[in-house]
Amino acid sequence: MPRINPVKGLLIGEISRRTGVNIETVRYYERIEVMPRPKRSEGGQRLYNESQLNRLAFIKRSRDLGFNLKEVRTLLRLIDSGEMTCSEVHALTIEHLTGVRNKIADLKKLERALNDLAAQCSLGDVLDCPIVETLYGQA
Amino acid sequence: MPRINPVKGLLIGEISRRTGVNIETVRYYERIEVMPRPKRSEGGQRLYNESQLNRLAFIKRSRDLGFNLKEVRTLLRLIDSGEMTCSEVHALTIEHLTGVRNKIADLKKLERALNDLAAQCSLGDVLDCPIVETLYGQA
DNA sequence: ATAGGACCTGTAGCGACTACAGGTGCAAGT
DNA sequence: ACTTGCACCTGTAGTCGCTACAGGTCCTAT
Repeated sequence: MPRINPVKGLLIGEISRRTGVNIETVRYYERIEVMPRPKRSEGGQRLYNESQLNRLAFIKRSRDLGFNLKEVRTLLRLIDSGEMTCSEVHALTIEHLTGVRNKIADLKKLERALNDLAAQCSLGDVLDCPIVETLYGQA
Repeated sequence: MPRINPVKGLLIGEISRRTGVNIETVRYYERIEVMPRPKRSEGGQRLYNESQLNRLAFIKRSRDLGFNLKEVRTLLRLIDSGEMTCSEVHALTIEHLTGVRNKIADLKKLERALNDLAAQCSLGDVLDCPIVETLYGQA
């Protein structure tokens, strides 16, 4: 049951396993043209090469770092074009980092608000709850 | 042009303005049965009362605190049933707070990773970039 | 009477997948 | 040779929480 045929290439299950990207997602990436259409076996099964495997790994790592697919596309376009410069990639990374920092700040505000709300609570089997009162009050 | 007819009720534009919930979203909430179907004017326009306005404000505040609609539904069910206890509401709040804290922790990891990545960068007009190399490496 | 806003319904789109249904490829065991 | 059974295939629909139309009606002011 070798999923790896060294002559013909890697089956989708194998690159899925190696990268940690769900099989359905790999096919989805192909459909939205983030991954190229790989060659096929005689029976019609996808056969990937090492370079395509690396590309998928790149996408996965970028997604794990929170880059959205549009950003990933931009990075890939830069790489594919051969005209990528380090400062362009750096700029994109910093921009994304700023976004992440903003999200953290927002969530911290949320955390405090929820914490304050929870602290008001009597915790009893009471039908009347300060949390609900706070949220349900006059508009 | 009174959007508020004190006898008949509030038009959708008015409760939208007062709560900060988009008109389309108010209708969406009705469709998914988070908001009740309000009575209608003879011409078929929605007429809301104060209690419905408060309900919408509650939903909005809960959403702003990051509760998803399923959680909001749970809260509303508790409130509507008349069998809500303070400790139940508290539990839901704490559960959500935990979720928020986990998200913050995840984002902080991300922040560090992105920061490290960016720090490797030479920033030059170089075609070869440590960020890309890190991301594109062997799977 | 008409203008022009605010409202109405119904449907489709977003992002990033995920989950089917219903079929085929392919290797191993008998 | 045949069958089992998993891995693969295509295509479509569902998820969440909206948002954005298109193409129409209501209502008030002038």
